[in-house]
Amino acid sequence: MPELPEVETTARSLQRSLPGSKVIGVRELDYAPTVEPLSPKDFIKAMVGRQITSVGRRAKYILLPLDNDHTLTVHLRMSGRLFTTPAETPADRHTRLILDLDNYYALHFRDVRKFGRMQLLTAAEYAALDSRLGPEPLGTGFNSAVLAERLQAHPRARLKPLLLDQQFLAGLGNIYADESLFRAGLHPLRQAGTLSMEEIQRLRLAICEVLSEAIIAEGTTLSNGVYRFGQDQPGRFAERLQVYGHEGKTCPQCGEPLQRQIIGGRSSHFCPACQV
DNA sequence: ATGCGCCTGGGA
DNA sequence: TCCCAGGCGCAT
Repeated sequence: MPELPEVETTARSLQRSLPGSKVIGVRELDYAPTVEPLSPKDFIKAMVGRQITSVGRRAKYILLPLDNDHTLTVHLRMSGRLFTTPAETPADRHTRLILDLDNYYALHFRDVRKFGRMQLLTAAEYAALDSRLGPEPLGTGFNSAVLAERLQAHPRARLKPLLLDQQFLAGLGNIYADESLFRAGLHPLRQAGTLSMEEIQRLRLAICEVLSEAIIAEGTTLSNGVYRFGQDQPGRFAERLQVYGHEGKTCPQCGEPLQRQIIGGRSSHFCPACQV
């Protein structure tokens, strides 16, 4: 599913065709919740004629700043895809929205499960969103002191749900949270307040390394094939996963069978021997 | 802290 | 046919 590396890869794939383009039309907007709280009509009225000035990412949001100080934010949720095509490429049954551009490209938002959202935010609304999100794990401000401070703020919380909390840290989802905890040798049920400084440093490093490697591999495309970027390309990180989806297989570290357990309502994959 | 709803396709 | 996948907001 799209987590930070997949969203980053998707944003990068738009870098060539989007900046500087002007929206000349909106099509295929037949599922109104996609652009809530605006109505499709108001969304179209607000978008047509606007120029997309750049492409960015914050947490799991793709950011498309416009020339009027508004920002179009795109959240792919579970099954969304965002890509540009030559202007005449037809929609399919899962296309939720097409922005026609003045450079003979079109921006397609395709989303099988309809959870994804495109929101047009004022500068103040975007600032409010930004302030609700935790630090960027690959940003310069994220170091072990910051992580330690944030862990101390929730001493009784279990690590796994904490890593999934976007207010705690931005961008991790189920796959990379499990992989980070495995690399750090930390059990998903460990309470945040019990970590030593050395363990905190290990966790920070594990998170940064997993995310960086996954970005280089252009994300994780599982066998269900949901996530793809650009012109339908899969990411290559699935083969590098060490625990996610590997229940019952042997731990790559110690050979013990890997376990799966529901924690905080989500399946968690870990090695009961290596992760303490 | 936990559970549900939002959705759909794919697998058991 | 049922159930599961899970990001996120919301209710309990």
